[in-house]
Amino acid sequence: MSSESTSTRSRILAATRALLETAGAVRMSDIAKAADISRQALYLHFDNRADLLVATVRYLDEVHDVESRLAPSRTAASGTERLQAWIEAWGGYIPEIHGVAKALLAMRDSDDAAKAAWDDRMAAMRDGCAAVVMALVRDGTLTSDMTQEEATDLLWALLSVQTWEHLCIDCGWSLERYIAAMQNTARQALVAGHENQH
Amino acid sequence: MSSESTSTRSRILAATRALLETAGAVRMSDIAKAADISRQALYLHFDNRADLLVATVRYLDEVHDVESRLAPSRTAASGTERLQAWIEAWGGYIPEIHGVAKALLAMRDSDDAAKAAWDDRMAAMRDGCAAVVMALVRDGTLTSDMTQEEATDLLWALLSVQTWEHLCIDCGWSLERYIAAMQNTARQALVAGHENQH
DNA sequence: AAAAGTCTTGACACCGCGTCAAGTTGACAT
DNA sequence: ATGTCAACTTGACGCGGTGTCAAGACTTTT
Repeated sequence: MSSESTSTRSRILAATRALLETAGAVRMSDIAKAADISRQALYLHFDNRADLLVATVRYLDEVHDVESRLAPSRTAASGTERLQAWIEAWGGYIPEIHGVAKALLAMRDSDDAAKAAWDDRMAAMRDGCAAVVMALVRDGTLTSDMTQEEATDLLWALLSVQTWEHLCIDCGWSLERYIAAMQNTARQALVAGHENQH
Repeated sequence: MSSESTSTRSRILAATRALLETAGAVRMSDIAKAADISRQALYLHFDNRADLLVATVRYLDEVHDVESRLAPSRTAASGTERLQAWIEAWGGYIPEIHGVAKALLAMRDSDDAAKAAWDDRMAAMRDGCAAVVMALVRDGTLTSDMTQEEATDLLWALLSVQTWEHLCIDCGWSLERYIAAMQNTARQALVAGHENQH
């Protein structure tokens, strides 16, 4: 079930990832060519295109170790600091998953497996947002404008891959500018009594 | 080039719109069936699928008169009021174009015409954001945290169709809650010295 | 009566995904 | 050496969807 022959399989995953990060439309035959393998061999390792994409997203989580990235956000002292750390960690992660995310996003409507894989990742991301909001609640610094759930929803939407795309791809923002803007916007929207500049 | 035979053509557009608002995957044959026409007749009126979608989005702008919706936003006294009116007008518009927007969005990667049509609409939307930010600048109430262009970018991203989808579809927010949250968030992010509750 | 415009029917090519069948290659066991 | 098994290749095919082509029917214009 596991072990052995990781060579070909991981070569496919690496090729898939690389293609998705650069090319727009990525066909199964493109991936096969890039992995230096026949198209049919892909189906020996993955049931179908969606399955391959799902595996690629898991592979990504392995490659750049997500857990260690999120550590600073979990150990931050105050809720506000935790919010800032969370946005910085997540903001730094988006560019690396963007190619795969885009492909998965495009398949969402037509493929249930792709939708499930994406929803799973988004749920994980939302958990992070919920933890941050919870920290604000514990500090008593959550704005009175919204419920705890609404605040989580808003933060989650603000930090969506699509918002990142709008700002960093369409508008040409640098990652630093994006992170700073999201930190400011989120703080002003979620933290009661905002008298901090940076 | 224009006039005559608007009957069949507009029947196609109406059918396309109706399908896009409800169904997920909409094939050319689906549209033909809904318009009570042969599939091939579609190609007598529109060059291809993308062309049809582009025409549908223009048709939408005609149907619910966009200009009159935006009037209040243009005549608002202060920049801040103009911001609020703009968000309310745009927020009310999104649900009505959402089906078409989603289809266009999905085609963006594979079809240049679809991408052009979408970018065109987004540019129009961005103009509205730019006008609002300009009004804030005239009032001297734009935050000092960002340049005029950055503020426009941020407002544009905040009001994206995708953000609306996240909150109103995925999170189940009502339109009123969405509009109120966007108004608060945008005001706190863009307006210097925010001491207004609602 | 002829011509032009609108629509229909039925075929076909193309592209991408997924499948099937038969054959090659190399490692490993005995 | 021989057999076996797994990984992989080659070449074909079906399917669904878009877009095209050709021939004809029905209506309106002139």
